[in-house]
Amino acid sequence: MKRGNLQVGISAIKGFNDLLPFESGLWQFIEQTARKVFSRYGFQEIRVPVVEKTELFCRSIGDTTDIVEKEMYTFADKGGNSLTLRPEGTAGVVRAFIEHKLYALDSLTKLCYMGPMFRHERPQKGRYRQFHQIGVEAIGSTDPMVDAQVLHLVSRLFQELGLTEPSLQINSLGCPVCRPTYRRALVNFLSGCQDALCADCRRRQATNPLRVLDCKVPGCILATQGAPTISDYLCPDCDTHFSGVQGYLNAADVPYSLNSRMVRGLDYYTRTTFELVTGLLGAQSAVAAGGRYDGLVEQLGGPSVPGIGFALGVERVALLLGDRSFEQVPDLFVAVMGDSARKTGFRIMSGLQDAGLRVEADAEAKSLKSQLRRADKLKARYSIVIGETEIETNKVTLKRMADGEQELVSLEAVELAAKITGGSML
RNA sequence: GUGGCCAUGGUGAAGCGGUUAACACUUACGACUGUGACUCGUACAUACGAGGGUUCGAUCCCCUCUGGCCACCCCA
Repeated sequence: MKRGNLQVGISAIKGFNDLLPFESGLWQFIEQTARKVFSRYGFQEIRVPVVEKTELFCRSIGDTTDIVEKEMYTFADKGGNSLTLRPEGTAGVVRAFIEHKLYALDSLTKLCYMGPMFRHERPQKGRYRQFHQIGVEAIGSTDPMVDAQVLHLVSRLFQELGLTEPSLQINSLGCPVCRPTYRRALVNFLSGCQDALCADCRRRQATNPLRVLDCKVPGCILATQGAPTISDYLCPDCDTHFSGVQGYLNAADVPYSLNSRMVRGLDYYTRTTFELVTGLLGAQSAVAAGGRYDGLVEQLGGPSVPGIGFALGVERVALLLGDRSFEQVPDLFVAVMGDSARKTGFRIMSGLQDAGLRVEADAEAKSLKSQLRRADKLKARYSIVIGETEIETNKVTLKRMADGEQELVSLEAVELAAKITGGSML
């Protein structure tokens, strides 16, 4: 089947990928590690729809963000409602939190989720139109300890994934009280050095001035060297909160660095924001990111409840983890010769599978050689050959594939299982 | 949405305006008719992304389209 030739076959759409058998083990490792770590912190899984009313995302993410303006998969359903494929996870989780009044159950709700997100962007390394996020949301408290707990969790999760390279960077974006002041100061500063800025940044100056601090153009980095820093403009509450977070991080030896130029793309972020950044993924440096969203729940029609969360990009983590192999090899391969042996072999195989062993056989009646060749290819730990002799004597040779050592054992599932799992062979 | 690079079999890849599209791997079968790995043999692209053009002739030249990769914007 050739791609791009509709007459020959249909291919997946741009930016939508298949996860093939030889890579799914890696994803399962990521997901299992996340579940394991999350449960230690008391986060429970929530599963929300992949499609929501468009309005939910407009109101949460922000009408003027790139995500809402040009990246959403939006369509009308048959009833004329405007729906969209979720571009991120927090909005839907918060919607469910409000809709089911989870705030009435506990003062702090800790949720986690994993699943596909959709953004109509041009695909590139580490960026796809359907991508997957694993995230958590802790809703109900402004206490800096909650921030620190989420950050500790993130840091721990990456450790357990075996990734030490991505480094944790944190910042505080302030709140609706102090951010406007800072923004004004920044705009003021930028208008003084307009000529030194790139075209994009001159545009950003009006649309999203904080973004200028994040520009990669050397001229802009130089020009904004003396720009006002958000930390100098935090109101007393935000300042106390941010130093509180750092105090907890220090107390628990969570490694991090301050990045006062870090900006987040979604409108709902307040105060603590953070990213796990890496230099190994080309332009996609953020492997995980998140922050506090103290006004979001109320903004979406819920009670005035603060929250904080983060999400990691599964594809990006998978890229960092690389070619690590997670293949599952069979414990035993059953080769057979002759029709009656096929039945016996099937009986043995089934019995061992019932006992919890991974057992393979060749589905087709092939030569013994090709059956064993398959055993080798599958990297089976042991193999047996069942023929007339074995059936007559009720004994079979159990062969350890790694070194060819053999032992005669009785042709019964229980005995074979004991030999294989016990590892007591020879 | 914008830009750069690219497009040969299941995979990695050579190749030249003109009838064998190299090599390697993978896969299948066999040499070993009751024992895998090593070795050896055989088989596997009417076909070089699609469409059009130039030419006596194009996989190799030109155009369009489609697709891929990477980057910008933005983001996990």
